[in-house]
Amino acid sequence: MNLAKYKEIAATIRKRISDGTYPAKTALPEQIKLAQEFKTSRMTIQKALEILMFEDLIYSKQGSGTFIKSNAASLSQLDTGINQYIGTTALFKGKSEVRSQVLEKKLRLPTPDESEYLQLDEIEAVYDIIRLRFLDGKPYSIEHSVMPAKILKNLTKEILEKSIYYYLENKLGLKIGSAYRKISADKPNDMDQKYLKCDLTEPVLQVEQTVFLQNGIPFEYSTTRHRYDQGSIITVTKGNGAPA
Amino acid sequence: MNLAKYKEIAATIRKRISDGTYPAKTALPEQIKLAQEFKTSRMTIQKALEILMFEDLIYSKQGSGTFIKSNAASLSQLDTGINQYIGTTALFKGKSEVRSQVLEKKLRLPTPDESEYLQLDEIEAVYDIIRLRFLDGKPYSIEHSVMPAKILKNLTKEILEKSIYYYLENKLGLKIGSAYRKISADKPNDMDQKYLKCDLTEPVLQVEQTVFLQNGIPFEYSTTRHRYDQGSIITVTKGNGAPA
DNA sequence: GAGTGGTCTAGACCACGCG
DNA sequence: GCGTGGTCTAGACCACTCG
Repeated sequence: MNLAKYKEIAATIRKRISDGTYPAKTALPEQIKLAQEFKTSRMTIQKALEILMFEDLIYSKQGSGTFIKSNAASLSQLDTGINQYIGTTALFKGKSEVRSQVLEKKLRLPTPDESEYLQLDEIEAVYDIIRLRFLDGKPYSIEHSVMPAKILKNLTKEILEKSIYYYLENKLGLKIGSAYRKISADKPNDMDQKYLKCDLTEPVLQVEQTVFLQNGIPFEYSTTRHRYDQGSIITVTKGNGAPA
Repeated sequence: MNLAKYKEIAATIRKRISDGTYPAKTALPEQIKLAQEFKTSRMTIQKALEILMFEDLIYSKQGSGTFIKSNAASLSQLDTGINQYIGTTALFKGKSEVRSQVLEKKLRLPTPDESEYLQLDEIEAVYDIIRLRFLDGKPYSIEHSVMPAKILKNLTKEILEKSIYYYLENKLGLKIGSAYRKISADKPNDMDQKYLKCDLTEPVLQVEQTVFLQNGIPFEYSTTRHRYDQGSIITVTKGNGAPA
């Protein structure tokens, strides 16, 4: 038993929701009953339920009970967490072949904007990288990344052709935290027309993002432009259960 | 004292982070010390810290300590919660004048796709609504919404010209839960050209979404198309602190 | 008023990171 | 080994909803 008790209880209840033992729109057994069944205290049951609330499977109303959401069964099938990065390689994993061509890789000093976004001094060098991404041999996006050299030491062409995210997490032992993104549509510019083969009526989907490590230090500011017919961004937004 | 103790403690610590009493990248006092200072138990301190972790202001490493993220000070200024709906009226509140023109409002039966997205029987009517949105008098988006009539009873033109979300929360007493969105870029179609005044080279940013109430029942399936130069979508994605 | 979830306590032991 | 956060207990009282 390597997992904490409350996590195991959450997993058990999650399973009962997905297999219909606890049907949608009905109330869960009361916390005291659950505590008795799992031979534990009510606080531990509450920690378990908290996980499922975070996963959006249940919600509780003080004075009334804890209820299973009507979309719970389908949500509980989603194996991955809510969060996805657009680290493109991971998203298409197993489905298609993804390849990257490095169009540019240089070291330079940051612009004022970049040093603000990346929390850098003006004397700290950044990598300036432009990559063209191919899905099954066809170009689908151009990614322009700026990353602090002090974090991404010894960035090689081989790494860039595979996945920077994989390198960060598995080789440097750094963990990705959160990301801030701005998504917009735009007319194709010269590079889009040249590399993504967009004509003037074919727009691009632009994702401008700053990605942070778990400790809150930014490690990437990038702008990615996708062909309009090659992909979309999917987001799941949880409501804030908090009262007004 | 209407707020729970752990929430007050969280607010106090949040304030100390934003005003620099606890500087970024340093460790917080240990949980025991905080428990002594606030004259409470360690579990209560942990509930307070949990809130700040959820807000991405701090992170903790077992055996080591609890640390303030380097981007914490700026994040703590954001007063709103992480979650925003594209309920357009709320987003522009106070900044500009938003107006809606109802292009269409009718009751009909759902298509097979819609009855799946909205979890409806094929005999349950839906409202089919098309609204054109104006910002300071200029059209910026077309919103096509499909909503179950059994939830949105007596939907009037007046409500549609203001905010459906406001009506739901304040008049019907329903709470919005989560939303699922797909964001993409597209060429302008006939309606975009007519109402948003897009020419053939001016793309649209499309947001297709299903919005759920707090109990998990879907109440809106909509497709909104924005002029490419009138707005973008901003998302903040939290990392999953969970181990691999 | 009865029954539910929400909060809180004052301890205990365990797991991990680090020197 | 020491100090940290992580988990857990067995209670207690409060706040809310509902019939």
